[in-house]
Amino acid sequence: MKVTRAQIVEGAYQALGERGLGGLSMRGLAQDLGVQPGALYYHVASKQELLAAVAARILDEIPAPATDPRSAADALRTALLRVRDGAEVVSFVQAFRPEIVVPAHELRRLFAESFGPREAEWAARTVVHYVLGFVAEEQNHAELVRAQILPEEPSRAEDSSRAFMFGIDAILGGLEVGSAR
Amino acid sequence: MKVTRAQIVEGAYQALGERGLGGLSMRGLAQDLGVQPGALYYHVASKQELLAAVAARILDEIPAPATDPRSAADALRTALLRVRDGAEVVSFVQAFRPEIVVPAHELRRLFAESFGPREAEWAARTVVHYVLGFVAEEQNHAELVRAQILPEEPSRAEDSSRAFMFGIDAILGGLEVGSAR
DNA sequence: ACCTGAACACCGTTCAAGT
DNA sequence: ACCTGAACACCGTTCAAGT
Repeated sequence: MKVTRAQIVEGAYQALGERGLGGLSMRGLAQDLGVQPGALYYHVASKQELLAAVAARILDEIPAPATDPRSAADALRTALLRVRDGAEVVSFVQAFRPEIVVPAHELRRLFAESFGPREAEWAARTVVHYVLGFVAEEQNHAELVRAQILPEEPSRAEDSSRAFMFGIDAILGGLEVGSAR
Repeated sequence: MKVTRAQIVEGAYQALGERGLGGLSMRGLAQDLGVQPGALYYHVASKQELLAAVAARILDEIPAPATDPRSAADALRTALLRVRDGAEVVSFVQAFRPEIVVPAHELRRLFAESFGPREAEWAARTVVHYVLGFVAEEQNHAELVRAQILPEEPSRAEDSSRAFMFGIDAILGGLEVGSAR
């Protein structure tokens, strides 16, 4: 059996959607691809490196470069929600490969219009931390519902979107005030 | 050899400080305590449950109930920074035992003075997400420096505090505007 | 160039049996 | 009541050897 790096990354992305981050193992992935575990290490340096590629794949779902911070935050949330544990994977990768989190650069660029470079960086990080934290909680809740540890709440999705927007508007409002000062 | 639940929790907290979350295993902890791994499971249901107790232990370092959101956020950050990977542990636990994250209740209580219950909850979550996300990044960076993957930057600590305050002030400023509306 | 087979050094958890 | 011994079902990673 032969595999390419692209197949491994795509397989990992699929497996993430089907089994979640806790169910994503190199051995399981090898079995999905009809190959021995060791074969993966010819194409990929480590599980960490593979997760970095999966994070890039998740963020690739964002359609176009954003024109304002509010829609950048919204597009990021949407991309993260497309795959199970998406926020956790991106958070993990952000720790050691921050350059992969492209929306952070875009936010910095957008904020550079009203801030100095230092403040633009801080503002972008504030927004990214909020979005990653918010969506991680959303998805962790979903995992617990799936595991039947928590009951399902039908109105949750709509509430979540309103709560998300409440926070984003507060943050962006506060940043605007700060930049005007 | 005999162990109590309190000793296990304290041992886990110590081990976290010394080896980080990645180095904290039930087997290693058992060895530290001079006991077989299975013995731990007489006192503790699972590693998850133990981590929940460790998270409570981390948050116990917060001295007194806060009087305003800004100092609540600051006290939370300080407690998280006291132990390696503190933010990651609390984030993890928040997912399945949110009631353990006491600062979140306090923030909700403080925001209830200017918001309805729904908005107070959202406001509290916004602040908690930001603090956890910010400190997690700080500590992950520290882990990478420790592993000599990233170089040490001497001015980092002071910069971090300023960046943290920049974000907190923006969020709280934005929330104030929202509540006045 | 790419993969297999097999091993190394780990995990969390369970549970009969011992004291 | 509390612990040991031993097992079960896993991990990520490495690497000689094969094709």
